[in-house]
Amino acid sequence: MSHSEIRNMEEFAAISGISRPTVSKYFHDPNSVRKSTRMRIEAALEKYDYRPNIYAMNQNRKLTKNIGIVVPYLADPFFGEIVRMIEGRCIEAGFTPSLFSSHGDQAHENDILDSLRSMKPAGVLLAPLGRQSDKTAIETFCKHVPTVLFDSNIEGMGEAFVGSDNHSFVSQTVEYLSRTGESPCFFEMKTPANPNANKRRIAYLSMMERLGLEPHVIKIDGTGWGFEEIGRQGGLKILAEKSLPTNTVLCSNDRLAIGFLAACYESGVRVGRAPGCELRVASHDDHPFSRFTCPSLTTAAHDYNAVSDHSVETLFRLIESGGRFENRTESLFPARLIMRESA
Amino acid sequence: MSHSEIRNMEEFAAISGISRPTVSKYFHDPNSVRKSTRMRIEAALEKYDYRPNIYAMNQNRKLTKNIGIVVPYLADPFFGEIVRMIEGRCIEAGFTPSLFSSHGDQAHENDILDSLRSMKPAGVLLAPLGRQSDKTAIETFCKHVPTVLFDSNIEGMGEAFVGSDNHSFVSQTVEYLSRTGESPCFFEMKTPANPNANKRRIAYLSMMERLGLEPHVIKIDGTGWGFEEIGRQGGLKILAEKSLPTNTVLCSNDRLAIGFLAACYESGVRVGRAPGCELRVASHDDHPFSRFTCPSLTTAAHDYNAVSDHSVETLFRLIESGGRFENRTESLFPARLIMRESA
DNA sequence: TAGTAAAATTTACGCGGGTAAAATTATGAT
DNA sequence: ATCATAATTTTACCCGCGTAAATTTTACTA
Repeated sequence: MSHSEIRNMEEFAAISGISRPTVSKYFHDPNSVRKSTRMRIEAALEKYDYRPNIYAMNQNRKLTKNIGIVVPYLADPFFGEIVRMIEGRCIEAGFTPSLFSSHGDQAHENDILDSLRSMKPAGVLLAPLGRQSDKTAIETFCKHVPTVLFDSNIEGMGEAFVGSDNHSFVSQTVEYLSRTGESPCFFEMKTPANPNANKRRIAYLSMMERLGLEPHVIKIDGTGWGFEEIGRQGGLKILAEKSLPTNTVLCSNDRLAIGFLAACYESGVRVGRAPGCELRVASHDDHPFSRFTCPSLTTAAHDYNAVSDHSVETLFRLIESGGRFENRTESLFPARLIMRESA
Repeated sequence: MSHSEIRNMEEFAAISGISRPTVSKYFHDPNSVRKSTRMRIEAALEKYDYRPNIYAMNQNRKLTKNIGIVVPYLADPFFGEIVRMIEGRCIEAGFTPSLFSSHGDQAHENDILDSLRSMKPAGVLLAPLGRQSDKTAIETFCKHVPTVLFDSNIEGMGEAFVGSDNHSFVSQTVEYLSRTGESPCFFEMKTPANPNANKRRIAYLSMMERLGLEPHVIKIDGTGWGFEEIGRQGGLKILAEKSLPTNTVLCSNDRLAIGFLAACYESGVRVGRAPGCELRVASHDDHPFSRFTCPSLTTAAHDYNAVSDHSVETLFRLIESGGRFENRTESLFPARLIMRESA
């Protein structure tokens, strides 16, 4: 039975027959006290379910054991997966992750950075909105809080960036598609939310040039983070116009592709590499749902594990280095081509 | 230029020429101080970007302005959407939401409840794992923290439950399907993660009985939260066996249906209500992706807005009532049938 | 313009724990 | 057993803010 009359560390220390500061040390690192002391404290913990007041603990700490994790859009399961991995690593290392989603909104992102600052986190893993981000706000934030950017790079901000190598993504898909059929046209949003999109377009163009093929970029309308619907509308329009320059479409990302595939289905266009199909569709990201599209989506996969692991490790190194690196590093991980039925 | 030499509220108060407790009042509620005072403080805030230490603020507060939000599985965009709405409402009301995902793991759920307790939140909105939840842990938690359960009910726990009326979901789909074609069989996991699944099966059985139709429940193998893959594997098996009792399949939830549709596509089974289709498929939830399946999925939609609004409002009432209600209430919102192409 | 209630501000004290420096205890070689 | 040294524990003081009670100011009535 737990007699929870214990109100504070003072009382708990008294009951376990140890001075409060020693108990305090114990809670910061159980191995920093003598074994006999540790055992007495742990015996007392069994009887009285005391836990230190985290607010009092953090009040005087220059920096806490918290780690902030910020993603741009949590309704995208891609980020759900990343978050799960990152949270796990942080907890293993004895940190307390706090999760935030900007929900695709600049003002919200800024608010998050604001409350994050008052949280005095040991460090922050920030996947910014990208084009919609308030660069000044992010820059200011990074000056005050040790920050590692991930997923979406903003030139010069944060102490490091960890993400995927967009060129690796696109070169693999373009090479594969060109080798096995007509060369691909590139399907993307006119005003992409994210700098990765620009890098992918550039990679497409340079890859096509290298292969001596004529590039075709199809830019569709739409703003915001509802990529599937944007891809669907764009797809419906293009299919109705029959304006596709080739029978192979390479989408900038899987969410657009999911919408585009829906448009194909609605328009009665058979997609796939099987005989009898009119169109091949491929994409990038290996979105959690891409294996369940109809047909299943050929795509270039992020190395989820490598990106999350390396982000977290980089942040830990940053924290140990006192919050600053000599010079900003960018770590890019290559893609892995996932061949499925759509191309 | 912001001269951020300000270290604490004392210094900030001195510089703005006001006593510290008055400044404290201001930060608690800007309208609680005289207008002239408020303007002086805000003028000072412009010059010196001081922000109160949240840890010191919360240390002495009996209950903070924090609200905990816990969902079972954040890689499911359904919860991403819900979270977005709930967070918005909390911020509007001047609370600070803290988001947690159990990631489908009991130990993780318990850890979250643990750190949530030491956070002294004003209240918690908890969507439990369901069958996998540690009932004892949740019960203990609810005794200490004002909690409203949502999405997934656990009998008697929390001060209230807000969710969807499973009977409304299933009765509408069953009625529609039976009226427009063959009566549906019910497709579900053998050991569902979530109590809603059981309620849906029961609703299916009772509805079929009421309509004088013979019920068929198909139970497929698989555990965990990868519902799409479970639905796909189950679908492939059943389609290979050709053991479907009717040409109409009603899936327990959209994520299973997404997998089932993928299995149909792979097996060459044409799905839809259009002529020439062999199979009709419908489901429940109106998952964010259900409009992008091929064919688009006929489903019963949650009233996302009503559920999130009412959850939050219930929690606010609970907080104002001092954390306890006279008796536990359960609020269930009806579904809206969304007719798309799959059935 | 005085008088008074209401609002705002200040005084004074406490909260729960961090942490440097002092005091104590354990370790181990002589 | 002794003494030096390292490892632990305790002493003592501080942090940054909340808040009840006392005081002052403001607003309003007569």
